[in-house]
Amino acid sequence: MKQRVQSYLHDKLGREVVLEKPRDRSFGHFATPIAFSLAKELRKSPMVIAEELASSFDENNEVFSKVEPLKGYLNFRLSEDFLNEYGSWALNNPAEFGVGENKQKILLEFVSANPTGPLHIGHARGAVYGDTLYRLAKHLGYDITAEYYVNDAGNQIDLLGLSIQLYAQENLLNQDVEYPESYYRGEYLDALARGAVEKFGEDILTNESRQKELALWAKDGVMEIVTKTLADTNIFFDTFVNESSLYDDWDRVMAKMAKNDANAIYEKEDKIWLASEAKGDDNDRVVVREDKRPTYLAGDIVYHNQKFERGYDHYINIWGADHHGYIPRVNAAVEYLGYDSNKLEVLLSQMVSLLKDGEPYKMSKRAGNVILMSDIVEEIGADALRFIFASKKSDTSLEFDVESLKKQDSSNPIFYIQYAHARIKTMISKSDFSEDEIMKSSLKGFDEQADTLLFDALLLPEIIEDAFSSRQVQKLPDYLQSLAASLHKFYYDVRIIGREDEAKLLKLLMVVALSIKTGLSLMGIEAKDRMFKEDE
RNA sequence: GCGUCCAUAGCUCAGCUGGAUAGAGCACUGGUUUGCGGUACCAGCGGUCGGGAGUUCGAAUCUCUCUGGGCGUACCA
Repeated sequence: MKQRVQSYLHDKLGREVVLEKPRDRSFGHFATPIAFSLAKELRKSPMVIAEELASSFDENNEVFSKVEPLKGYLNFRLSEDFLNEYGSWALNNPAEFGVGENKQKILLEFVSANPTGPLHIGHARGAVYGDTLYRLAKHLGYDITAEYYVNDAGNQIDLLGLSIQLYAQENLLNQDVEYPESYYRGEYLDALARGAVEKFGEDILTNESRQKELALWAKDGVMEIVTKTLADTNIFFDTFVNESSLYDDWDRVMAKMAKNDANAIYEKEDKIWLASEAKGDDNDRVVVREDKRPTYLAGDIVYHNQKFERGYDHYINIWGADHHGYIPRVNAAVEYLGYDSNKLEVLLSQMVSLLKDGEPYKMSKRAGNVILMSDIVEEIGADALRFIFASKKSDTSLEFDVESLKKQDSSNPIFYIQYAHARIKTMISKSDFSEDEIMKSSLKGFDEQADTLLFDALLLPEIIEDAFSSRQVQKLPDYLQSLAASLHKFYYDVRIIGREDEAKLLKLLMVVALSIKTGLSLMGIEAKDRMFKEDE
């Protein structure tokens, strides 16, 4: 809608026009401060320019019913025909509403938690953020792939094997054991230990030389737990890439970098280094240790090389904020590999803290004392979890109270929005008009309030576009919340059933419902047609 | 120290590439239809946009600086 208005203005005025929301809705649907920016160039006051521009529009053009200058601003009111046509089209083509025509191929990598334990609440944020971006991109037409990078190599996998053994020795075999600082703990070890005995026999729990074997088996079990939790939250991946499968390619990738730039890789102190400092990193980085074991970075270099060789137009990685120092060295490697590091976009998701007894609860990745994502999903539901994480800027640390999301009233935003949708559905089912009859009426002849509601509901496509292109997914829940508020107020102010213009008002509400339903589905939340009280 | 993210109402946060009188929700106070679900609506209270300087017609927004926080600063992942 906005694009159409913008291109119309572009043709009309011969330049790009910035459209914004008017300060006061009674001014019109759109406004532009263009006269201010023209003032200098034309050496006239903004007010005069605005008046001249306004008078250059015809009384009856196809888009606007009114163009009005005010204090240097130019305010536009869309014509009834324009809104009616667009709204009716949306209702007739609900699956097309807000769908874009982007063709870019995007690879989106997110979560990528180590397969050494269940997801915790910190992972949940990146997971929700990534999946919401994914849904938005899909809707906008992008050819996007959701990928999970499984770190199934390196020390943490060895540690998984050791952790299971130690856990089992203490709890299953009743032995005295001493735990190293960094070992993993948690209930999930129990099931893994028992499963291992069943599969391999008891020797697997005590034989140190079988730790690796145990770990490689166990990580698949952990990944099952992880994908189950994600699926419970409506999050799914297209592809999984195992770190362990990449190392065979290391020599070729190293040679590739060396071929592109003779200085990219060098040997010093019996180690192999990446010359990342020359590409903006703080220091050069070790990629192969003295004992020939590659570092984590080596795996990531091979992985990124593989990503680029697979050929996408754009790459997005969602990482925890604690990895931000890692960006320069990966960018350096990408450039040495001969690719454009501008195509790689890293989005950071900041820490999450829950309130517990009034004290901030600090998260730690390795401690046994983590808050599990699956526990929160169980406690407040996937919808509420998704909503809270999608509704805050991902680059700000977030604090939230679990209790407030369990309430069944307007203080709980997800409930408030669902209720708006359910209200509309209830009204339509109560009306004597059939859906066909409602659809045949026109979205015209509304008063100010109804007109504004229609306009707001039709803004969804712009919100989707904006939310994705700015990577600020919280714009969608913000929008849905304010649309729901408008609906509730409208419902309160106007008694619809029994009115003379009942059919077209219901059609208007159908547009609102469509916007809410579409918006929620892009957040991975299903709109409800009915609400039930908790105690029912 | 260096890098990076952040600082807006008592609390949790919006505020789009600078634009009209800085907004929601919660909390608190007071109200509401002889009616479609009161699981709702309205009003009030509440702000030196962390401090300072600069850029310009115009700054919460951009730049610099100071202060205060989170995170990072590994041959861990």
